[in-house]
Amino acid sequence: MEYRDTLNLPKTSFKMKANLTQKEPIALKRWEKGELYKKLQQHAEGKPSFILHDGPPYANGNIHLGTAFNKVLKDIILRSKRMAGFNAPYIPGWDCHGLPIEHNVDLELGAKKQEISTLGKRGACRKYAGKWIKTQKAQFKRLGVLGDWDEPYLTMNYSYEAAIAAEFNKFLLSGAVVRSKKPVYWCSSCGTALAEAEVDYADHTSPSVYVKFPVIDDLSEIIPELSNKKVNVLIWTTTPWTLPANLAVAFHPDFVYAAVAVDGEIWIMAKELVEPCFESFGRDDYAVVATFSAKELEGKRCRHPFLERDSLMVLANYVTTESGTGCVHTAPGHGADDYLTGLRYGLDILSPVTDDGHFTEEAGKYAGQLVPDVNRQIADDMLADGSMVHEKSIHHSYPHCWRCKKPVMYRATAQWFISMEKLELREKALKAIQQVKWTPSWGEQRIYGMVESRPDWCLSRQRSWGVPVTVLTCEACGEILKDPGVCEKIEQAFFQEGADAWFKHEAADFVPEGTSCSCGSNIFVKESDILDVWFDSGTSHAAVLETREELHSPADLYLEGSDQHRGWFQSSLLTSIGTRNRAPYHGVLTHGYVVDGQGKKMSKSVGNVVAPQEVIDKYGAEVLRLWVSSENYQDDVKVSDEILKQVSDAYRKIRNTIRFLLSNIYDYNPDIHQVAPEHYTELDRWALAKFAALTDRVTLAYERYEFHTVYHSIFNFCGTVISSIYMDVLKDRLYCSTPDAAERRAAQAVISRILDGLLRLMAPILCFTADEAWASFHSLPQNGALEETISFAAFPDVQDIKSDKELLTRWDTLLELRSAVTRVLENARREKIIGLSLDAEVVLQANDALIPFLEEHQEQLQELCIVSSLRLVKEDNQEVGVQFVAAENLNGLQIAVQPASGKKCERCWIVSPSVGLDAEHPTICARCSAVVRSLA
RNA sequence: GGGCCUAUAGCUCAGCUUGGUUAGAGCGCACGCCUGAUAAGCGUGAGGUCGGUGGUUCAAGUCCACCUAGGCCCA
Repeated sequence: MEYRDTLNLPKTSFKMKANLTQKEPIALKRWEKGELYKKLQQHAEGKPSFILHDGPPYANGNIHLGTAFNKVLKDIILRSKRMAGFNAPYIPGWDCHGLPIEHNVDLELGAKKQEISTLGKRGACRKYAGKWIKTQKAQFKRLGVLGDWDEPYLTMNYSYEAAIAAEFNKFLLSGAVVRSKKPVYWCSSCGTALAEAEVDYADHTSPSVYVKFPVIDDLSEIIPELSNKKVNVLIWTTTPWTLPANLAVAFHPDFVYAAVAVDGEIWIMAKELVEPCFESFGRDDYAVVATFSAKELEGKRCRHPFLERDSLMVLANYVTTESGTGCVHTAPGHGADDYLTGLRYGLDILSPVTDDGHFTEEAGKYAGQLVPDVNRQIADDMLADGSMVHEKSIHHSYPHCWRCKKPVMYRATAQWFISMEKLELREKALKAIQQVKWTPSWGEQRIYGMVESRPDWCLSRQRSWGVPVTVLTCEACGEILKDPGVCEKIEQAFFQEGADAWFKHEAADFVPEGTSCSCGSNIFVKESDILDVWFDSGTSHAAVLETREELHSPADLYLEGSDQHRGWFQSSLLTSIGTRNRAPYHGVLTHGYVVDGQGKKMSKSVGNVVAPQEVIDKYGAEVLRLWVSSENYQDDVKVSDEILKQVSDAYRKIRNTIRFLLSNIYDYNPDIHQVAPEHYTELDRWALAKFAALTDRVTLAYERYEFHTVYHSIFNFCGTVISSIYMDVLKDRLYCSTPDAAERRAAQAVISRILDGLLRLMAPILCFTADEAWASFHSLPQNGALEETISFAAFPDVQDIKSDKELLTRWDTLLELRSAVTRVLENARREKIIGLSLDAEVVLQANDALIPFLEEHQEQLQELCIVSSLRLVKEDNQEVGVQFVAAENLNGLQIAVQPASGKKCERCWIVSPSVGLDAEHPTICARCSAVVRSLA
């Protein structure tokens, strides 16, 4: 007789090999066809809502691992919220406007870009963005991210563009929008502003001049050595033409400056640069008469070398000692650093240059002259009057226009700003920041500091692809038209035609009949700047949260990378505070960046970039998702082959555990086989208690968005509690009992319960596998009443399982005993005394303190150790021929292992003296022969 | 250069808030067992002095300072 056929061996159609790369696309298709997202939302109707608002990725290029990480994180949160009983809709979005897209379109257009109309260009950009949205959408869906992919929000949708204009108009009408000057790259030959990306750096020869600025305030109080001396500050510049716009000289607050006696007067310069400067001047007839800190100079004044104007001495820490004199000529209208310094010291943003590069009247006697040709004359003049002490020329890298290849300048032009102070935007924003829950908590400090010190928000971009700054100004007097009727017309036009309307229509089309400027004129000019794209995405709370029926504002959560403290978190906050006086979110969660295995950032040049597609192709999206969950994202998130390999191994372990559980309940039906929990063995109750603890830990971790805790808990539970202990021990009961034996059915009930719960707990992360396993589980006869797909299921309810503390601690001791025994078993195995642990008999010799506990648990210990026999011997009761080993960590216990007596049962492999007693079944033990008889 | 953050075994994470026995887990690795979870399963073992230095303390991975490396954002 083949006794193997009388066993209840595991059976399942759930495959060990996942074949994720092939099977995931099939599952995705099934979900899509079954309109899973839509049905989930219907299912969730009436439940409390949880709104996670999607930060729109930029519609340009393939997604990278960071984007994938972010989207998966969102998906895990949303799925876990749904299973926790929330209505959690997800409306993904895309950021569609802006320079990078326009830039790429320009590249594609090539020479044609010179001729193409603004509307033509905008059309090309729209198409370009659309193409990438399609690509990225497919890539996001491939990750298993569930959402309303058919109706995402796009910042280039007409309704969204109208909303942007409407939000801007609110700011405009409120008076918070101001026009002021700010320097940008300017090409005077093309007569246009240039973006950073439109500037090419090339070698250029510039003059290099050292110029004296006479100090007019008395410094002798600070530096006594200077009393009654003619004192000058010596500056250095390579753009003499910016000197007419000079308003300050900047010093480094931490540098030591020197007063140098030369030619009977004093020159002030950084001490460190005195020698190199004079060396390049070719002179050594000087002497340092004093040194001092520049902090003393702040606020003092010197005189412009050739204009009737003073120049303020200021401090700035971008001053370096790499070149020059350590005293930096500062023209707020002609440099980025200079501009910010100007703002700090309340200086004018002076920029006396016209669009085509000629000096204005403000440049005094140089009015009408062309920049930078005027350099020569300015230098000659200064040489003649002695204010210039040295001149040479230098070669350096200098920005050039990408179109005409000519050198560009930094020039201040009128632009639009949202004032941080005018309507107390800063103050209100800072207050609101403190009301928001920031995770990790340092996020609050970070954004607070940024908002506290940020300058006014410059909304203007001199580009084509975006939503225009919808301002009309009076042609006659230049007054800004602030009229609700005009705003409404603009918004309506945008709603119907998109922001293209601004470029299609004349200004007059937006002006209701009878509207005129206070000066009486009714001719208006359209602004040509477009809005900063951060304003686009920053108004998503208005364009999306407030307009989509399933959403509401403020959202419960915004979740993006930590760079967004300066980006979207802030732009959203400011637009919402400015118009609604509240933050658009209750909570903000941040994650770190994806870096390589060494913690270095990914870069093409280093070659350490991992593409999401690579991971999907090699391991499947499921493993990528598991990786996302495994990393503590509050810090940077590492990825490497080693890490992915590890996650993939973990996946296989989890999958196999699921499979093994599944394969052992194939014949279990609770309607027929129900066993009352009172009849569960202690081992069963222990497994359930462990499962209940797992559920508590995991659901709490989901609530706290600590998914790496979920990952570790589930993985450890599978590996230790289930695989190496519970199921390993259970095999005899499951395989060898009669199918209907109460203890077997009890085990199956517990397995079923644990499997059900385990699948639910892992479903938000392992959505593909949970779905697949659930299908197998659900198709078992007993589980017809469960939700058809796990996405509709809730997290397990373990209220009824007592977390029996007494049992758990007692079992901790039992498990300690078990590992002490396995250590000795291992020794016996090494010495070839046993192979299988079932070959062994374990003898425990214990002192009186231990004996009662051991006696009470003798059977359980034998079962737990999976040995054929386990005997107890008192300490003083020496046995002959038995080799005891002192148990590690357990005082008063000695353990011996020897071959079990009897023969090995052919059916259950237990070595038993009863083998051979049954004449009909001479090769099996008494228990087995009884089972076999009952089956016959 | 500035602001914020991070640094525990090869890897992923505990421990640090409330300083106090030989710093834990799992994986990986090595070795072994099993062949009735089998491109599986089980066991045993070797790995860290907690990024570095200095300090506070009777006592520090845990508190403080500085430094180094790395990340994000500025400059």
